[in-house]
Amino acid sequence: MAKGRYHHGDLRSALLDAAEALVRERGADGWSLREASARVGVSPSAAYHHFASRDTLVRALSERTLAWLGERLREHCEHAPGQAGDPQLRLIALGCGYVRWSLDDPAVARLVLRGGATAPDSAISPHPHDVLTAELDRLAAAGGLPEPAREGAEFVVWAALHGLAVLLADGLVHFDDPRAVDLQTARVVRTTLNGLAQEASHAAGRPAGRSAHTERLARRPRG
Amino acid sequence: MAKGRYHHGDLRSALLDAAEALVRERGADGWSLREASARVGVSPSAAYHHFASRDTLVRALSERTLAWLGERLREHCEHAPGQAGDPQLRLIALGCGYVRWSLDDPAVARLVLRGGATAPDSAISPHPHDVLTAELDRLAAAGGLPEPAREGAEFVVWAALHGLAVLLADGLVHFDDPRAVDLQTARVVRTTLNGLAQEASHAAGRPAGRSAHTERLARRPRG
DNA sequence: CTCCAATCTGAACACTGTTGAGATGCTGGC
DNA sequence: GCCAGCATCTCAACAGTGTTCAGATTGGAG
Repeated sequence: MAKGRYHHGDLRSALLDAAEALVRERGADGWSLREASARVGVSPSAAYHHFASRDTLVRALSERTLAWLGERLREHCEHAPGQAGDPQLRLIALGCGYVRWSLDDPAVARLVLRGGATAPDSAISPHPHDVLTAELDRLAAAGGLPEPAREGAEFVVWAALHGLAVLLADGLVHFDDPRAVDLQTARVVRTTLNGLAQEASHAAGRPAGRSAHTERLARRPRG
Repeated sequence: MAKGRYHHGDLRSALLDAAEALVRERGADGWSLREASARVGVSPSAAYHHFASRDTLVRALSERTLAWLGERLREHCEHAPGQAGDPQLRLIALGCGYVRWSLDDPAVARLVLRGGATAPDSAISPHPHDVLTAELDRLAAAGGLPEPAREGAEFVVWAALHGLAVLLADGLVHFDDPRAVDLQTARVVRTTLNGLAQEASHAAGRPAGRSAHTERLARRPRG
């Protein structure tokens, strides 16, 4: 449809779609701007009226994907099992959503996760990181995470989850049974949360490293 | 030196050195095979007598770097503070070494860490992952990690550490004070180990997800 | 000294991201 | 209806890329 039209209509998102498909077919790096343009039926230079460079295209795709993922993770939390939204189960659901995504769509996940700093001014909403922060707040409010352990906790949990997702997307780790992924993810989340809680109870007796020193989360300067 | 010689001597490692330098100067992707060849003073096609493709060069550099890192991490463990080699302090030292490296040499770290599966037949020795495994064994032997939690524990710790390193190398997270990095790393390691230990004590009462389900670590098929 | 295998060169191929000058077609004012 | 203006797209070109291959150059074994 819209064949032969000189003006495409919505070339910008058509290019994003084509790039996304190409990433899935040929891997995060196995495609070119020219190819995406050709697939949409447009000359290579047309793309430059919508993206300053190939890299800009990639970043735009990353941001679109991250926003979509954030939305989905939020839903995952809502539909978590357990009675009356147990905060820990919600967090496990979040973790499983994140890790599952990196496994179900590994090529796109690689592109997005490596992506280096997403443009600092980008307003990804809701950013997956924000969803995590909100869930940790909920857990803390429910008494599941002692106050002294709350500060910087998102950093610890995020690192563990991110590490898991990256290892899986990069194929450095592999599970034969897909259900094992959920179990392992749940284990990582539970372990991390338990560790954070226990750390707090030991805090008084420990001389150093008692509180978080996260100074700036570059991705979320406004947070 | 060795100017004008038709035969270079050790072109292979000279190319690796040039590539490493270029990665540091221009980022993980901001260089070309041709550039590396030119810097060594050799025609582009000469490189193809030592590496099947540019990608092979990159992988070789990754492997060389990983082996170097493994060695260094091992030393880090040996020189850990604390009396008589406290296993937990050794693990913290390992973690700090890993994370510190990704921060001190971020461009190379990005190249290596993203790297996708390193060639399955590659004999990186000692692989950082093996060093971690050995340290966890030592901790378990010293009674610092209950038996039921030992299985698959390297996977949990590795994910957390890897996540931390990746976040820092990618610049998604930033610390103004370099000493804060060590504190955060120590916190992540301690949290993870504590969580693993506690998980074991709860294990009897929990219905599911009691034991690890790591089925295959793709990187270390022999492990 | 001679020959061989390893090593490197030179020129070419198809392809890439990117640019700038010009063609095309939609849109709003007359 | 028509025409100007403008965003959008095309065409042709540039420099640079990874990669290949026939042939030149060499150090070392016989």
